[in-house]
Amino acid sequence: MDVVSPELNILLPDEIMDTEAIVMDDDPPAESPAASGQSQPSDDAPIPMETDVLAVPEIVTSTLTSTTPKTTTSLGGVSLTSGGLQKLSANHQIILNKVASSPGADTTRSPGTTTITPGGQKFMVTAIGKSGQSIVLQLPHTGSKPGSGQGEAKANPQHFKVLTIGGRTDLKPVMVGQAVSSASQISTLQAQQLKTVQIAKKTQVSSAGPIKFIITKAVNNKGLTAQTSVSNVITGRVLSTSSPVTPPRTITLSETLSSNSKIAISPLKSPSKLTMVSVASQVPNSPQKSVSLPLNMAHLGQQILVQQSTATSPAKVVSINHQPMKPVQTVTVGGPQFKTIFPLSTSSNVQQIQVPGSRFHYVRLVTATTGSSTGQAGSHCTNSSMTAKPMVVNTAQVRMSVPIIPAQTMKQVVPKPLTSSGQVLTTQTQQRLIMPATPLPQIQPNLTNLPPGTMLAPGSGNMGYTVLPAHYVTQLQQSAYVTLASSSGFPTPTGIQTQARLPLNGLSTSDAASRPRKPCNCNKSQCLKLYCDCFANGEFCQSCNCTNCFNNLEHETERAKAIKACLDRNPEAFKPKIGKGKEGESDRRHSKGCNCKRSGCLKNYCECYEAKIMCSSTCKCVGCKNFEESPERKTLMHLADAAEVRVQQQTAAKTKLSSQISDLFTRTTPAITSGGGRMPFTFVTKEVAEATCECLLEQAEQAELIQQPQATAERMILEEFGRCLMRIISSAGKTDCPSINC
DNA sequence: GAGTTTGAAACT
DNA sequence: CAGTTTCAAACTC
Repeated sequence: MDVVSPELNILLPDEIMDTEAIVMDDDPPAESPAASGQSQPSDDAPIPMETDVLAVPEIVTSTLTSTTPKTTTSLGGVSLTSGGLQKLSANHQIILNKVASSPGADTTRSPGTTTITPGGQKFMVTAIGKSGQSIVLQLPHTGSKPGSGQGEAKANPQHFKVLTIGGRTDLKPVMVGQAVSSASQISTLQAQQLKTVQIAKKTQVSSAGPIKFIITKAVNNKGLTAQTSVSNVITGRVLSTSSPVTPPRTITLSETLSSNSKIAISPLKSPSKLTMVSVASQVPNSPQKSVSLPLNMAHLGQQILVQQSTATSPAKVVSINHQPMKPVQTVTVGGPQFKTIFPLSTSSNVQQIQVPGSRFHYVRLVTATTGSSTGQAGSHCTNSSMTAKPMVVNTAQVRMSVPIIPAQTMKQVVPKPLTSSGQVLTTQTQQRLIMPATPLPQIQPNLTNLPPGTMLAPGSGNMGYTVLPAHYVTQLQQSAYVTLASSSGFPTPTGIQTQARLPLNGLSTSDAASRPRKPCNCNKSQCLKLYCDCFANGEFCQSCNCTNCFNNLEHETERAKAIKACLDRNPEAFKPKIGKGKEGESDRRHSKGCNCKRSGCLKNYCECYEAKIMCSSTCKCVGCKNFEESPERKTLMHLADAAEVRVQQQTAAKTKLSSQISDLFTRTTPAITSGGGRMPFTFVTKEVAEATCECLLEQAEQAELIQQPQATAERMILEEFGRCLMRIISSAGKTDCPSINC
């Protein structure tokens, strides 16, 4: 089973990739108690997760044992017991059930079974859960890669998927090699690739507190190397290639304790890389509830795709055991085999999680209701294609963190405290479509008021999915923000802000958040065509000048259809056109290349030039001048540089002038108030001017009386004026109302 | 601000 | 796949 695409896992942030508590089991057959028993060197695995701090993280291996399925960990004075790992070889399920499972737990499954997929894939599941909690990893047979049969599992290099579920309270950088090393102690295979899927449940002092599940690593059942994985990540395509005979893979995480749970799921990219996450929160002593989420999160372009579970293309299902199981409507996006969905529970919130240094945006789906809604599965829409795949959305509080876009230009936002009960605009449990995200999501102020769960706004019609631009998630995040490093439960505002204000990708929160996005001016496309930059970037139109805009939540259905149409035409329509190579590097090129004819590729008409990259061999441009040695390009660049320098100089000059003016006022203000050295307008009052004029007229009259020549008279007047000025100046600093006496 | 140019997207 | 049309951004005046 591929929980997370290995390619993308490589790019996952260390915070997520970190797995201090990793259980490795080379090839523990489910039927081999001895092997499983060998693979549990430690029973307690307090997995440091996020903000919590654990002194000594330990590896929990008891989940792989069939004889002693119980795993107990103590964190913060809270003892957690993880159930045994159960395997359903028929459908390749891995079930982690606590010994003290809840009454609703599946008792038909023998605890303590390890998990090995037929394709040789393994799930390393560490569980530090609460009593009664069950975790089910259900793996499809898609792994049925050639030569990946179960019988060959030991002979071939295998990919391990380590799923850690525990009370890790702090995410510390842990090298994968460490995990491998730890695994080697209990593993007989040394050449296995290790990918970790971490579901870290955060222990809480209070049993009702939130629990976080983070799945960070997935195993590549193709045995892809890290290098190949990276390349696939760049391609950004996620294709689900589940064979018709491949049974669905499901991961079911059941939490007996009602609490917040979040899951960080790295996107999937490669075919047959499927992400299924099921998280169910359950109230103690309540019937076990589960949520089955056919969640195939793929990184398609900038999308999260969920493969539809059909007879011909088995879906990889994130299922949370729920009673009763109900089918869930899905929406096919990007081809018949793909479903772009984002299943949400009845009352869910979407929160964007930003991890410093991460190239991904993480979206956390959070049920709005903190309390457990026992037996409340919400409404479920039935899709003919999904009838065979029952899906029950947990109404309990569940959090899922899903990286949805590459954070090439990751934006940070200042989060706001998450309310414990987010506003939910929809009352139906519907799968939602996470739509193409934008490389640079913008915060749209007019949506910042949307409370948590707004992404579930009505208007989806019969479509069970919400098209959710990443920027919109960001917007939601402003209202409801949960950080990966947040402590258990809803994070406190202080903690949130501290987390959010961390510089990210060189962008401060304010910088990234304040960056305006150019509004579109679409008129005829309804902003539902790729003509519209907003739509093409996976953003809602906000503060645009468009007319008849359908690129908003109010037209969710139309928008979803438009997205589907675009993906039908071009599955990579929402994929970034510019490669992810670092700026200035040769690999940063236009994916399709331009087709310029007249602009010489030296105007913004050219997408290459607009992206500040040079045209490449993929371009079909005519008369291209946008190449390295192009004199025109160099000239243009020089002009641009010169212009930039000019602008900078002008800016500096303006700044300096403003500073000087400000300084002048600063220095003169005290004089004004004190009366000494006041500005002229403060003491050359009307009265003073009139007095001065009278003095001058008086002087003129005297000159006439003594019959002085005009020149002498003028001189006398000027001299008098000089005396007046001297008196004005001398009196300015003495009294508020200087007197002028001739 | 109106009109033109341009090239990507959409369409046939 | 190629040619044409549509569209909105870029550009010019």
